Amino acid sequence: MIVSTQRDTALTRNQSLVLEALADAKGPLTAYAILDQLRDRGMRAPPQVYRALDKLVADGMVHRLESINAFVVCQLPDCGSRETMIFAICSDCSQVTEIRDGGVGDRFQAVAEQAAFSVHKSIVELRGRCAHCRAS
Amino acid sequence: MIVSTQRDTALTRNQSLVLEALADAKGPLTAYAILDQLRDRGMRAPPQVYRALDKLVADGMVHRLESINAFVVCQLPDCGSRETMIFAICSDCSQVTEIRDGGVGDRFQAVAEQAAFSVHKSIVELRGRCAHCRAS
DNA sequence: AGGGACATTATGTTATAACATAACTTGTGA
DNA sequence: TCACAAGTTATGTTATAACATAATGTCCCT
Repeated sequence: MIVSTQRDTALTRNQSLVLEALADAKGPLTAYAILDQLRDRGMRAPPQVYRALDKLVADGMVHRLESINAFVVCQLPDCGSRETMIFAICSDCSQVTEIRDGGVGDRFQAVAEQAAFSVHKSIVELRGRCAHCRAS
Repeated sequence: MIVSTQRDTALTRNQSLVLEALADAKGPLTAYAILDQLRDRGMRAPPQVYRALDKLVADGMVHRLESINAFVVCQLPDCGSRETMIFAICSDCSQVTEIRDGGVGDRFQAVAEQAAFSVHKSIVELRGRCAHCRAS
């Protein structure tokens, strides 16, 4: 159930700044971390950041990680926001790997159907350790 | 009124109060909602609630719903906290259905292995509508 | 045994950190 | 002038740090 996604409108200045901050970051950032980074480029208050994030998330360019209240730039091409994605979040370094897996979405549908539940959005976040942190 | 647990020591007074509040609730409650409910029984401040919740969650008697910052009493028997559970959260009435599905956990393991990621805990929350809300 | 010293655990309390949005104002371009 | 993006102020909501006190257990000494 891929619902597409990328709106055609250009990004506003704030949206571009926020997206850039997330793209430059090594891992996920909280809204307030983004705000701090962008203060010297004119960002002054939380609503500005949250509004930009709303748009970027709606367009699927950024994902919100519910379990850590943070945001990460989308790592995969053609990532509609409604698709089932798996986020593997390293508990040590907090880096995130984004995984697309249709099978999981199908399984959710099946399981939900048993419970007479209709799924609109799936949140899947795996906490653990990435290869790099396990090695060190 | 001590409610016995899977494996652990009896609950303290605060833990019992919090568990009782969640068990009586129709759906998930936030920590502050619990606090409000229990003020007249001696609960005064957030840390008391959060500490009780920490213990109940650690013992698997209560689950935290990351995507709505709320807590719900465990609905299934023998629910070890480390097992992969799926929570179906109705966007209309906020009621939660807890689903155990080993297949999903296996799939996560397989998928994570591809990414050289070792999973310690899975968070799966489905947002959608329950049968009752769809019917009405 | 009984009592004191100490450790441990639970609780209470204050304050504040961290995350998010409501509500209103101002600017700007079609 | 209308609509909408952006700015601004204030506030709401969620969570924890830091410190103080109470309750309980346990060990040792006499």
